[in-house]
Amino acid sequence: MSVASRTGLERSTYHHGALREALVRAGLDLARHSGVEAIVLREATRRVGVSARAAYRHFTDRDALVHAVAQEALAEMATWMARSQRGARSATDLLRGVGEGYIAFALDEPGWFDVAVLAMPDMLSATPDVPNAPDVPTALDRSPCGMLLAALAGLVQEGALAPERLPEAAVTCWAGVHGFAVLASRGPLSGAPRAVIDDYARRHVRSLVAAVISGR
Amino acid sequence: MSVASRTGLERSTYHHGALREALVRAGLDLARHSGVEAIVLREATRRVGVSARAAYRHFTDRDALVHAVAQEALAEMATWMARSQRGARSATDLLRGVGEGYIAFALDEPGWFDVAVLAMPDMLSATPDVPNAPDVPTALDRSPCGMLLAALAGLVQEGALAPERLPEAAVTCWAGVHGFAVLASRGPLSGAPRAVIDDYARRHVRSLVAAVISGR
DNA sequence: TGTACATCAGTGAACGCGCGTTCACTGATGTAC
DNA sequence: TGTACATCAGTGAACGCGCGTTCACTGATGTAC
Repeated sequence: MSVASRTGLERSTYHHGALREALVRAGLDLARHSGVEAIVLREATRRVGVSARAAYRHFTDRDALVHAVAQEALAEMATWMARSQRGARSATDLLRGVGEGYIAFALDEPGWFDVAVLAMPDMLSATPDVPNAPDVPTALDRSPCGMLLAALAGLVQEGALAPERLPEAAVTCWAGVHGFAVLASRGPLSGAPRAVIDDYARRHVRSLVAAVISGR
Repeated sequence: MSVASRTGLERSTYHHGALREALVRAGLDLARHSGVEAIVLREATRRVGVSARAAYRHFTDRDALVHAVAQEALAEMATWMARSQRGARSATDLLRGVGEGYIAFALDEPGWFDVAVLAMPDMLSATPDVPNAPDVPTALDRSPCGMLLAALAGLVQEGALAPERLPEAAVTCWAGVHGFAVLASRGPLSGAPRAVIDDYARRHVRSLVAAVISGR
């Protein structure tokens, strides 16, 4: 009885064909419930129905697998955020969507959130010091950081935010939203009923948006 | 040759006398550089010069040791925050001290910060829904959460904050400061030079305090 | 169209590691009489 | 003041576990001629 049939994952060919992708998907499944720690290389290969050694054909070590999973989790997060931006009619709406999507993802997928943080790019290098000609928000950068910067750039275009305040506004928003997400999904707020948390989240995001717009 | 002498930690008596405290201290040393993961029960006993089994005389399992270490880290954090409040002349100053101390601790002692988070109390149960008679800030509760609430209660007394806004203000402050601390000590801001981070931190805390006072 | 052969993607058994935890035990301490 | 004995705080060897990683290997694939 082969490993594949023991695990219920039949594989007709000796060559898997898309082992790398399959391992990343297995890693996502593992991470989903308990975060980074749960990404266990051997278990991922087991689930795919392949020997442990096979993983090393596609990843130099466990860390490489973890990082590939993190990239995928980050993309999933961006998808959530885009969804919560739907119907937005202004840069303000877009910014609110960014914040609410970020928090919703952390609450509904805490394991993936845990992993996604690993793949978040260095922020200050992504933030132009003085964005002279901010682009129209596009789907170009579908990462949480890119979406935040795009929404803020939209505010600049609308004249609601002074260009030189953009970096500081980015830090304010990201910190405020990330802190809430962490406290509510794994920290000292996580004991509260979900409805209460959602209520706080909504108000928290609104006050962040207001703070950015008023140029505080 | 005894375990104690092999490790260079001489112990004159068979009975240690204060093994529990010694293990917690060893746990703090371990956590300091790499956070919770680094708290390894066996290594703690090795450092104290005692058999691994001896730890179970004082802790039911590793988790109990970790939690004891977390309590200690939290107390250390409160000490830092109190230090950064020194010379405060108003509730506003106290609040600023809370935020700056919180962030400074996370930046200078990231390992301890990582652990301290585990011991942070449930926030909403600590926040009175409507603080009818806010106490004068005392040294009674020397935990980060208690110090934040005390500073906010001071603002209420000064008339700078409506009592019914206190819970929301607490969430705003904690989330804003915690998020910055995480992003700057382990996250996407951690690549920036320390001077830049400090500058952002100062401005970030100021804008949080201003947002709370203006009742946004 | 068929065959030789390099290349690639897997196998499966084994390794060492260090952990948390448990075993039956022994040395030190303090209290009753 | 001395002795018996319960109690407490340690010992040290061992266990099983599952991990990441490496070994020498074999089965499948595709390309040159």
